Amino acid sequence: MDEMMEESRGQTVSGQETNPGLLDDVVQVSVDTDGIVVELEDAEDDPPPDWLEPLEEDYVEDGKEGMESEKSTQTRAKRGGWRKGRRRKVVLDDGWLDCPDLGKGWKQKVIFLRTGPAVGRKIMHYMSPKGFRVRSKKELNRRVKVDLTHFDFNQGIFVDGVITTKRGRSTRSSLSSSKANTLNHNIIHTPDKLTRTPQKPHLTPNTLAASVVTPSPSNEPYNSPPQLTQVSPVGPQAQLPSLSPSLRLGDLSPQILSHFTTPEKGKAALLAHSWLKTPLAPLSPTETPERDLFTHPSALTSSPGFQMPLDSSRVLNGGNQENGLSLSGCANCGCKYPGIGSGEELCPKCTSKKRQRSPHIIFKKKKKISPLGKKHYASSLTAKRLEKEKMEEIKKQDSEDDDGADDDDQDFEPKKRKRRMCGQCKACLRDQDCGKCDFCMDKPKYGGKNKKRQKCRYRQCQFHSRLKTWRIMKFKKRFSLVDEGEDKKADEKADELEVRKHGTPRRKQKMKRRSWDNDFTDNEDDDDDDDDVDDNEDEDQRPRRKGRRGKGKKRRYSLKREEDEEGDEMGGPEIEEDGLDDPEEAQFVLCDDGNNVFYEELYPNSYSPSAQNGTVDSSGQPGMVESSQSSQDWVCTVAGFPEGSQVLGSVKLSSNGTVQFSNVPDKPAHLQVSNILSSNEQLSEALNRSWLDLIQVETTMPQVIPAPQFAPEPPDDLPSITQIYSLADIKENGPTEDPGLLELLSSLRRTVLPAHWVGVMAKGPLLQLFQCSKLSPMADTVLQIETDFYYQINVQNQPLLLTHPIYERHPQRLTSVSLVVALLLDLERLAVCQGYQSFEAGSRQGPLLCARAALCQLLIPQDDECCERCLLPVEA
DNA sequence: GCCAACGTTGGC
DNA sequence: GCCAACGTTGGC
Repeated sequence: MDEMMEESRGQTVSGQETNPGLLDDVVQVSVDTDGIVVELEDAEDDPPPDWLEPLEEDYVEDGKEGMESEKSTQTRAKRGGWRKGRRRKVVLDDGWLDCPDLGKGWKQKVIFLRTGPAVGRKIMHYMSPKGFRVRSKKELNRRVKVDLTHFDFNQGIFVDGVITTKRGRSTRSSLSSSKANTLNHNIIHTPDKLTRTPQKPHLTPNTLAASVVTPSPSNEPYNSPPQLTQVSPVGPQAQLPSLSPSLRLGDLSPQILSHFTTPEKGKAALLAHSWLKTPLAPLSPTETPERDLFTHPSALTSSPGFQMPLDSSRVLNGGNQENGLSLSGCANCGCKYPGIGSGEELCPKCTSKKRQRSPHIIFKKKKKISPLGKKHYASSLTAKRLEKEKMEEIKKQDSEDDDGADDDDQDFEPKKRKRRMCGQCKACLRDQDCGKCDFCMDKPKYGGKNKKRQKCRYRQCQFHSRLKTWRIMKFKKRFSLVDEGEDKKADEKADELEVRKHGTPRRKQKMKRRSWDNDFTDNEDDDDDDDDVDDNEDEDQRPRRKGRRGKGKKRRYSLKREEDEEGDEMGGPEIEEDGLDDPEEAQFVLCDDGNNVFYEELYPNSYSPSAQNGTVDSSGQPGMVESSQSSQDWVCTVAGFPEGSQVLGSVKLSSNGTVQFSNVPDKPAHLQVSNILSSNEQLSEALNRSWLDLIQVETTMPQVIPAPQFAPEPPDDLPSITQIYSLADIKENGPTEDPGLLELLSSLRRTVLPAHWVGVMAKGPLLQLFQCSKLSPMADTVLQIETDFYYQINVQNQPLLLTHPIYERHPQRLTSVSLVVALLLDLERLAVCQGYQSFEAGSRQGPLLCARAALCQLLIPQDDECCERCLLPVEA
């Protein structure tokens, strides 16, 4: 990354080396020279200047650099000024030590990561004689004339043998912290830098001796500037620990402890305990490195790069024991703790605290999201039981953490980074970056600064990004928000319930849920809800919102379910296998574009039967309610089929793991259900991976109206936020596309439409909304909205005559979501005329076909079977 | 709670 | 080692 950032900077900054004394302008290290010290010392009130002091002056002083940073500066200004703490700048003259190995004038500086999972991890920065900061070996190679083959960049020394590579690291939850803590040990006595200094003339580079002794951090305190020594934990009684038996070795020389302990445990806290608990005192400038080097063995052993001679090491360790130095006491709080000496530097309480500082580990790796995004359980009961067990485990763990009764470090398991890819959606199948979205523009290969480091918008998995859409829609259902005027509000509200778009799953589940509760309830004792799996009991006690059924608590839990789903774990009794609230209960449509089979998630347009019957709640909005029907009855509608795709059918992911596959009318025979698995290995594999079976059901899916094909140019007004969402199914504006219709479509897609209605763009341009449920009386009805918002209704490919009364009940132009919805609601009150039946000659056993009168009204009151005009032929 | 920033992982 | 991008942090 360093190299990458260097390259990136190199592209945008020129002439930097011609400005001696200036720092690299875009050096934004999230570290500080004595970072861990500061953190542990709670020195926020008086932080070292190198990581609190912005380099704005650099921008001012150097025009080019200022230009380069103009955008970021503006961004900062827009967000309210410079951030404190995280993007700290480093001033030039702070903590830099000579590094003559690289040449005259070169300086080096050890930086410890102050935050993040790798807190305490050491990185080395170099400063060229001209003041150019170098943070990668690659860059260093370009700038020095010395052969760096045997130069250990991180240690800042020349070494013999192989230099450790990054491959050796392990996961962040275990080894990373281990490394960090190992470094923490070191910086107890080397708070600032590892360096070869002129004070040690006997050391020579490129030798083993040099590698062993030269960078010894035991020297560093003495070479450190005074401000660095101020944070030394070493009190007056022991600047650097002597071998005085009155001193507890555990307090003063964690390095020694490191000989007895595993590197994984308690390292950072080990550092903390001595430095935090000891009064600050300037390190005596009179102490010589040599003296301490030989009086404090831990200084030797702690030296990065220092390899203790075998016999010396033995002597040192043995010496500790012989001197009877106590190792007891928690490394952090100092309490007596019997585990010390056997690898337990921290008492359980401190261990728990430490663990709380590195969240999102527990239970992290368990869950797997199937390719189709379905979490499967043998049954919902099983799921509930499992989730309840999880929650109990969590509670138990919390309890243990609170009383510090147990050290359960073994619960930490390496968290496997997962792919945010379903592997099947259009976005996942796209192999080319658009090169124009904000994420692409951030990439170094497109000239970006590599700050966002995210995948191209058009390659963001649609399934994952649609989780948010699902949330918004659910929220709108709850609040009966239909009109686009409410969209933003709903989005904002839904965002509050949103899963983390990326990154950490929210951990404040109780808080979130409580907040949610407060939104809906008045005097609810929500603290007692945690264990309440069955919410039916108190459901009736909850205030119910108008226009929806009393399922508030279930929804709440479902929200948490999604949160947990996204976060991979931490289920609990709140989780319910409610297909409607579970994004992974969504229907999907398997599509085949000729090359790939992929799925498109279906947007569920939940609409209550009461609403379908025209009921409107007191707010004036249609009564959007959550369907209480089983998933078998839950029909979703289709949105945004890609150009050229062929809908193979809809896939319903029900709790029993089966799939409903509904044929598309007129689908080729070889794609019928009975043959589809054998004819499409990809589909078969996808279903197998998802533990799904293919079942034919009697459902009609609409023919896909191909969306207009446009060049994959991203919209100009791409958001600048890092929020992860997919643009893969967003059709960019084309020359023949109407912005107004697109906007209306966009609003419609953010709105919960009456059930089974879906809007798509078609050539014309034409915005089409069709009813895709055979169960609906409006089956095969299409509402077409043209460029100027004039509309036409087609029923079974026949235009509804303009003399139809429905046209009189609605304005000529559908210019808003509310107007569209009103029309759809009106349509839902009607039914399609069944026409009259024609029978085979001589037999009335089986109707051969249905026919309509020439002037069939097409849409009729639901109580009628056919229109008056179709009635006539039958009678005739 | 959002999200810019970036440390870090894991594939290659 | 490079690089894509996942996952985390902390200021706002």
